[in-house]
Amino acid sequence: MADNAYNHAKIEKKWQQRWVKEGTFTTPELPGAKKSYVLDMFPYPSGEGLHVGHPKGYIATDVFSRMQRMQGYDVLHPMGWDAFGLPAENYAIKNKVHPRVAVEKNIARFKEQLQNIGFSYDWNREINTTDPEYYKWTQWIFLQLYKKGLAYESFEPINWCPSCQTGLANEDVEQGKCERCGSVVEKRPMRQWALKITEYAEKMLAGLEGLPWPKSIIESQKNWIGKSEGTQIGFPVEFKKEGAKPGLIPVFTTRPDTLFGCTYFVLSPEHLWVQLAIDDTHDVLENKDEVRRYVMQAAKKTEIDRTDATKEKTGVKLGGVWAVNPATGEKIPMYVADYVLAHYGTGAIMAVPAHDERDFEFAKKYELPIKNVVDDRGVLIDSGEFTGINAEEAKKKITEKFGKTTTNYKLRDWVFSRQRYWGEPIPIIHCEEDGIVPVPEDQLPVVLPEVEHYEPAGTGESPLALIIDWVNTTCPKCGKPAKRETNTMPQWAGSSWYYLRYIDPKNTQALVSAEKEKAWMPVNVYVGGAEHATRHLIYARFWHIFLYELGLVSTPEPFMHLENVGLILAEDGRKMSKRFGNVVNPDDIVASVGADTLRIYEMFMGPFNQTVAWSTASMSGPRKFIERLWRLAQASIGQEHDDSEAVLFAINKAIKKVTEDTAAFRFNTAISTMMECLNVFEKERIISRKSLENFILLISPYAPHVCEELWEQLGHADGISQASWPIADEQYLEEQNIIIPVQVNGKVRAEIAVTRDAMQADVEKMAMAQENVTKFIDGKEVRKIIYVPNKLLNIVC
RNA sequence: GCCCGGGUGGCGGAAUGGUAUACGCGAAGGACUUAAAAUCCUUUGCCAGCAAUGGCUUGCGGGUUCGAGUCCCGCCUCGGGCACCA
Repeated sequence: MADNAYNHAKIEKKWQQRWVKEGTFTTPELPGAKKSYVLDMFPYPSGEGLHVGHPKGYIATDVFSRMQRMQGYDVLHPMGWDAFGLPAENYAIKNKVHPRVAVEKNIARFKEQLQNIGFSYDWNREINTTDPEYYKWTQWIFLQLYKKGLAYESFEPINWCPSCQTGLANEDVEQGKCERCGSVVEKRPMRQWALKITEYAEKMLAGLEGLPWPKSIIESQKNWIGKSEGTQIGFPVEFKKEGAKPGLIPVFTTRPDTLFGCTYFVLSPEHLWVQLAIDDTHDVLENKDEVRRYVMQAAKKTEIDRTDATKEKTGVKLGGVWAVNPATGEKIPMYVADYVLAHYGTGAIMAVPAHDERDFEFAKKYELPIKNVVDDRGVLIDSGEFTGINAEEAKKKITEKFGKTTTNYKLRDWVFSRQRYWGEPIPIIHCEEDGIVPVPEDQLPVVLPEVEHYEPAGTGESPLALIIDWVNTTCPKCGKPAKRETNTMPQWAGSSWYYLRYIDPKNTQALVSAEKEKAWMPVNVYVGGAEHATRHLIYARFWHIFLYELGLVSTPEPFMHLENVGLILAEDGRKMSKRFGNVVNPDDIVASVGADTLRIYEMFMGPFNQTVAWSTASMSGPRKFIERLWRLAQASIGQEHDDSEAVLFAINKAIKKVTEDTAAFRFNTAISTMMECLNVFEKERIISRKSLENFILLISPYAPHVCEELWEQLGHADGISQASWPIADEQYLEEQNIIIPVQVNGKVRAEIAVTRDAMQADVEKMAMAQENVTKFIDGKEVRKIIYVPNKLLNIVC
């Protein structure tokens, strides 16, 4: 027996080596009749290595993949590295190494940590977004976007992180701060590349319908896209100054029914009309200097100050000019105020202080008239011909007469350039003669050049701008000297299509072979953190829909089923972080209790998508579970034994429940079912070979190493992953002798043993024979008896 | 403010409208041992009781139902997303 003690270190190493040697998890190029693409959001190989929270999602997909393979699926289950971007670059700068060197080292560490946990990844398909053979295609997709007019140079003020020294996309800003480093973001007018994601707002919204994703992610995306239907109404503008030509400024409103209550008009400081009115060539404003000062002040404010609703609203009245309420014909004052956002709607609003809190606040401060036009029943008052109509109806009628319906989105175009070194160079050449010229596709990839210093240039330009040899090139069109684009792409570029690369990782001729793409896509199950709801998952869907329209992919959506992995907190309830010194390294856990225990523990902690705190003490349960399985197997192997009814019921119930729960990502209940099953087995001391084999098969996706070992001990030459997944035998699932509760008025008073599908009359007779039942009925009239066959009996009196 | 998701023992949590507290951790007692570890057995929601048993209990207050953790209405509270978005 001593020789046969469970030695996790020895067993786990043995099987991990064998899987590699035998290529156990090599995926076929093309799947057979049943395919499944099971994908993890690939990690960012940071310098800190993995902590025990990272593998949770990977364990889940691994368990799922292993079960599906045994169920006869060809499973594509790959892993790779999202290695471009700021963290790698900042790490490299801090540690004074080249980002490439740092990334290589980090990847090696990550990979070793992952392999220690025994994942069934097909490492032949490993990808790395910083590999020129990979980012060649990232650049290629950019060129396709450019060709379709979806990539463009823009000069509008963008979010600028003063610490990271780069522009940021809207999605990279959280509450006015850089999502990476927490610095307060500034507005900076600068040249940049942007992608017209806004053109896909409607398609991305439509694609969400019926997608089997968590509700919260769908809601987040809808929120982010922020569709809002309303009305555009033009307001005439007139001047005091003789000879100045009147104009028309459109506003967007979702409350056209309140048009008669519009008592003033507001433009955002960035509004083109304002910008023109304060420039030197125009002379219509009586207080031009004052307005100019206000506009400049507003421009200096950070995004936080600009959008803080609690701050007192400010504005300046425009002198010598007024707007006309098209409904009432009244002249109303015009203001410039920074509570009106430039980038939403038309950047101008019709202010209705009676029915809008912000307008009300502003009107109070500047003593503007407040005119109520909708009463408390929602019926229009004081609104000319529309008086007496209810608001919903009035919205339509007023829109018909004074404006037109329009749709607005909160979504803004994707600022796609970064002024940093460690990213894909944007494949564009600037020629004095021909302007913007895309790099010809046969010249891709535009390789990131070697540099001495990869720190930001400090000028708001990428460090690539300093490499004169690289910047200077010739125009592909006219052959004259020209300059390369020196901005790089954001971190999200490479991850927006990586799932396609796994399908065809070595392809040098095309993004992905059409045959393979059609065979493997879409991703069947995609697992990752909920924090990607409005970044990666938005960008990837955008690119995918675009590629679908080009006919390069066969499905309109890339990811079918999506599961969010819940965070693992440290034992102290805080996030695991080097800073708090509370990080648990999976290597240590694997060394002390084994990968199988770690895997079962992480799946058993609680519902998969829920945040839970790590507990080293709680790992003893899963560890003991494996040891008990081991001992039961040692006792049972080689013995002849007939199982009791209880054992047959337990194992078949487990087969059914574990199969269902694993498929539905309810790993915690799958494991508790297996524990219950083992508890039943142990009462018998030994079990039949058949039941033992079924049980080992069931656990094998969760604890593959120990199950391989036991499978081998049972005399199987082939590995357990080649075995077939067990199917429950229904005949054992129907217990013949059942104990049901007897209730009196809904309270349990007794339990009686009945045979399966016993007649109600017989059950009633037995119930009435129970002293504790009659005691509670005594003296009362039985009014009703509810009998749920094989479940319960309830006597009402 | 708006939109999602939660609130169940000492702890993590389980429960198609049908015995609430499965499974695991922790704790207490016992067996084995010179002793410890490991293992095994027993107990473990709260209150009363020697016990049989009874009463109470799923954030709070109502409701529907023979029966509610689960469904409906109104609150409280925690977590997450969005937010001067007109």
